[in-house]
Amino acid sequence: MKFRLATWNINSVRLRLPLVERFVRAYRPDVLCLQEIKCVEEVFPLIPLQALGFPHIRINGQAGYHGVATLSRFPLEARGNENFCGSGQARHLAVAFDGGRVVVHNIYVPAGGDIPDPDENPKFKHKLTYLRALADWSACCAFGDQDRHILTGDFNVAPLENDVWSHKQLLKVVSHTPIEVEHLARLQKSGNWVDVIRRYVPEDEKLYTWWSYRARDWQSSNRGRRLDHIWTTPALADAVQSMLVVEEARGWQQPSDHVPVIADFDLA
DNA sequence: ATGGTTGCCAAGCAA
Repeated sequence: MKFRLATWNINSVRLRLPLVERFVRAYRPDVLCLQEIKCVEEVFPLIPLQALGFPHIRINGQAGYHGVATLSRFPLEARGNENFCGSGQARHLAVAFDGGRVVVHNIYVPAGGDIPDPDENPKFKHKLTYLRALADWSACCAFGDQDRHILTGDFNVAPLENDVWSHKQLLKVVSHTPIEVEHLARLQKSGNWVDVIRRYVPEDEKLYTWWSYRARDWQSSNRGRRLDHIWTTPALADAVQSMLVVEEARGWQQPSDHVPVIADFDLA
């Protein structure tokens, strides 16, 4: 079985429905994980997205903030929404397809506010707590050699030096602080997760999936960060055939500040 | 060092 999986922090699915349509027509993902849909299920644009070729859609929505949805051409089985660390925010959605043989966890890790100090900034504390809860959950899953899980979404952490435009200048900027990177590393170890995107771009090369709205010209300043990730359990890692970071989407009309990230799988 | 933009929903918060 072959499938193309994409993840995209859409920053309001209702506002950017035309961009989702444009992306899907051009890149034809089979499974699309959206984050920051910023709406409840009742007002999610279900009909147009089904018409776009995704009859199977699961939503974990919230009014105004956060929220994730997973769209699929294949039938999906619900696998629950974890309420990591009990915040009550809609940040996780698990589904399975291929008769339950592939599980996709769509996550939106808290951004963490501006001050990188958990004692001063409750949002940063929440981010660290959330990442610890994810690691505990992942360790608890105790994935076996044959378990095919994908952990994808907006992790809001750029772990490697070349996942940001300037490692030195971002050491105290939330998303690239050593403590967040440590927390993400612990999560990665807890499930033996493989960062499949970085397999295609050497660690000494820059790779970004997000560019701030605040730059006058995102392209020329190119101060990006790699915040969006596709991780798999080892059983799936070698099934990945290629990947793509759809940088052009940052230049589309009224864009999200994140761009889609794609991985192509072939289950031999 | 600072301020820069965007979306929700109609003021200020979250990112």
